[in-house]
Amino acid sequence: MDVVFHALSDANRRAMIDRLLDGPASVSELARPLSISLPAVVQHLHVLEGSGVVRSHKEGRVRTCEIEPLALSTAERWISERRAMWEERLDRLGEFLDEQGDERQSKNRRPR
Amino acid sequence: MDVVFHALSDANRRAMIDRLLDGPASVSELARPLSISLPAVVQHLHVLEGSGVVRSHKEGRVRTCEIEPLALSTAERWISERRAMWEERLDRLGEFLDEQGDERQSKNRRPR
DNA sequence: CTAATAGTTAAGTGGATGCTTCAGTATTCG
DNA sequence: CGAATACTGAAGCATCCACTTAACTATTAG
Repeated sequence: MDVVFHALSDANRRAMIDRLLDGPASVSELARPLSISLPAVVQHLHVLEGSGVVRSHKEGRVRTCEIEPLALSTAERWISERRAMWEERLDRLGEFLDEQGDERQSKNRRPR
Repeated sequence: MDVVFHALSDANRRAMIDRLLDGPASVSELARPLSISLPAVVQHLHVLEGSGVVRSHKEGRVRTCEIEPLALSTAERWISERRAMWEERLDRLGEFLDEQGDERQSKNRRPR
């Protein structure tokens, strides 16, 4: 989990992911739009592969990279579970406040 | 965006978030289940607040922290957009392969 | 007032990160 | 073959990160 969020926490790596969403790419294709050196791109690639977000294989002298969306969905699930909990909590809070409101109302209702 | 994913990339910080999903908590309450020093917790809290995921205010000598789920949903949106793109891409690829399959099939179909 | 509680600040440390440059190694083209 | 291409590895460097300890400032309780 740590590694996935860490992988997503860098703008260059997110740009690489975005590029790969259009289809597989070589290392140099990934590097082209970025303003960093090729070795730096390779290092980012290591991070992405280490997190499981990207997969790559080498054929001849070119390494082709592509997305492995399972890791992404793991991260997505973590967040959305938390959001769901939060919303549930808000619901419970709402019910509680409603009940309180009712009680206060009946308390305030002057007993005939 | 960087800061949100970075905030989520640490297990202690995610534990703090999980604790806060049960309701507001003081700094020491956040620290109790963690095996790190209080100042370390405060530093994590700074990171969480800097990312917008957590909000806090001090009353007397106790600082109360609570979740601010907007930042979380920002991160969730980033990921789910990418997953959606990926699925769309898979669909397009599927269509393409279907077409290819049709063509090959009609090619192979012996002209009477 | 004194002591306990809750948190804050500051300084330091070891290790990771992101980046560079330079020097390789394969692979493919002419 | 020699030259261009596509990476890969290693070293170095500044900065950041997570964490610590120690000293400090409120605030509240006895």
